[in-house]
Amino acid sequence: MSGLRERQKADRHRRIIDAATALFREAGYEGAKIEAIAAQAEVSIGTIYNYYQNKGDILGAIVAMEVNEVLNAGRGVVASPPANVGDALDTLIGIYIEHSLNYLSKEMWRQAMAISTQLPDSPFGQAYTALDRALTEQIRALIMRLQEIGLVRSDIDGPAVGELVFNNMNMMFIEFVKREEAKIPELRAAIKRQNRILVAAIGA
Amino acid sequence: MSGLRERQKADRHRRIIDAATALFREAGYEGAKIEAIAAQAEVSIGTIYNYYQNKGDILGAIVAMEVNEVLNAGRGVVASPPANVGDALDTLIGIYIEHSLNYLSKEMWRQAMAISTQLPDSPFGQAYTALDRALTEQIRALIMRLQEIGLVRSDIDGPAVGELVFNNMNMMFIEFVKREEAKIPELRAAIKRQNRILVAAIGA
DNA sequence: TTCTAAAATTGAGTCAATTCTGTTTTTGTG
DNA sequence: CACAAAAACAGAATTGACTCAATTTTAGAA
Repeated sequence: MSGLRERQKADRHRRIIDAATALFREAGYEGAKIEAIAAQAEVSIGTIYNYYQNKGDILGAIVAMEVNEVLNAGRGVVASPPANVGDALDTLIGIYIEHSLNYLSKEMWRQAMAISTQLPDSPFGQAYTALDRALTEQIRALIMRLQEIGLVRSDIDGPAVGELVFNNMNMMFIEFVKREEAKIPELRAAIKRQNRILVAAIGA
Repeated sequence: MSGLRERQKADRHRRIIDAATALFREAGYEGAKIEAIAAQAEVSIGTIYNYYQNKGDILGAIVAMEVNEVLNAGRGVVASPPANVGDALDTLIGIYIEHSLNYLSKEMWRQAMAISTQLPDSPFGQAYTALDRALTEQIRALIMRLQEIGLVRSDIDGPAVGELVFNNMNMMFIEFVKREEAKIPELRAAIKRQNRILVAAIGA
């Protein structure tokens, strides 16, 4: 296999994503017309819809790359976390937040989040939910790791704590991308303050 | 004042909202065409856009009614909360959740949430953010009330706890409306489990 | 009552996402 | 090297939210 067709297909995928990434960043999600993406990718409109169900799915593919990168970076922290519960959480969350605007603008995040709630059953909606779950799992894994090390009391309901931390962080991040003027350091500080409550509750 | 013009205006507002509520519930948000809403409300398309900036704002007006009702119902709990931190939180959150599907279907909630992140600066976006803030404030007020009564330790960072509780609940609610098959009792149980961590941390 | 300016209404027109149908390209077979 | 079936492509047509210039209605003054 891996014939001409396969290669052309992969190439077209890449061209579409490249064109869309550039145009989303330049003109914003709404401003990037499908027609323009098609022109820049040198395919027809019909072809784009052959590869992606709708405009949102194109954004979805870009978001997934970003989040997977973040998940990867997070693995290191879970493997060998800072020797202190507060720092461990702050480090992991820091990685998520600091990476978040590398490829995606706030506007792109807003659109991605909106689409994922609007169409939870579309390919993108499901993928986004899976990514959220993966992030929750990673935070849970960190808590469990800290329990093993003895930094977190062993009688604590780890999964529940993980969900609390993720849900709070995610909601704060949503509010963050909704306000164009919001800054990363303030976001981190606010989350840290909230997490202090939890750290006090679960620390050994 | 209160001349003919005022009365007609109020009447048209009501007719549009009534028509939209009915059609949103029957056909879903996307399925309810502006043309159909206009026809049912016996106004023209242009008139609808004279009253609301966009389709989302119509939904926004309906959501605002719902949330305000919930906020009202919550006031009673804050005024005289159950004599136990866990129950107090559960009662307030219970009111929010149990009321939530009175007027709005899950699909309508999904759309409303999506629009509020997509267009945070539109009239609806801002209104929705304000409603979220009001709910957060109410939870904070409950925590403070419990501190006064002596059920919550006075050295606790009340605002931070309020935010944690609201953010977690809200995120859980978002996931709830995203899954059509999700049930209210399970949602409440999951939130209760998560809140137990916090209750243990802040109880006097 | 009559008239005028302001406010509101109207619906045909615009714009952009998505769909649909006919055409082209690729693949595998004889 | 044909050829038929399958896959992919192209872009014109459709659809539905939203705009805007023309028309109608109302309020208030003379």
